[in-house]
Amino acid sequence: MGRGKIAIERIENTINRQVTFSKRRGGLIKKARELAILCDADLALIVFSSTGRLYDYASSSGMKAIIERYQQEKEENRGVLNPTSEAKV
Amino acid sequence: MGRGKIAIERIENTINRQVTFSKRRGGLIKKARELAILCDADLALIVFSSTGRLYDYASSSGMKAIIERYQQEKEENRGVLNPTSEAKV
DNA sequence: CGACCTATGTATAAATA
DNA sequence: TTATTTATACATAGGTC
Repeated sequence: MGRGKIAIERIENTINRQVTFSKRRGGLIKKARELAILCDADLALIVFSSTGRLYDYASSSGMKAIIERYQQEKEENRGVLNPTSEAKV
Repeated sequence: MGRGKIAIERIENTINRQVTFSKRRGGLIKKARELAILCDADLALIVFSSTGRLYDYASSSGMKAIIERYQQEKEENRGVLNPTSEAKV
């Protein structure tokens, strides 16, 4: 997008990389929020920039609850090859 | 986008909501992956659909490591009002 | 460094298969 | 219900301030 097309590979220029990070981070969080609202999904996003700063977003139930739900889900599916039994719609 | 414009609010039609969820989930994960690669960011995304299915993405260091890093960061910042001391660039 | 400006590349809403 | 098509809305690369 934008004035030119770019390849999906690490941006070597530091300034450029940080500018792109700021722009895309905003876009990603916006999309995450939209998905949560439009589709009634429960989601969490954690982002650490290459300089170590943390940015995050979590839908209404909250980051802590989502992480716990994730861990619980992983725990339950341990050893399950086809976890599409009853949840698939 | 698409043929028509939509408001960012819960999509009431179930079929529509699930179709939109599938499309946007894919788009969001793609954007997350691009951000991680382009900007050398470390990120994790956890998504639970309204039907309870789990989808996730984590950059190279892995979900577990990112969640731990997140919790550690939150722990360190407990009580810190302006955590932009040395990390801010 | 963030805010704003556009030309252009992408994502995606609806329709269709 | 999932895949493809197509018209549009949106995201964003590169620039400017």
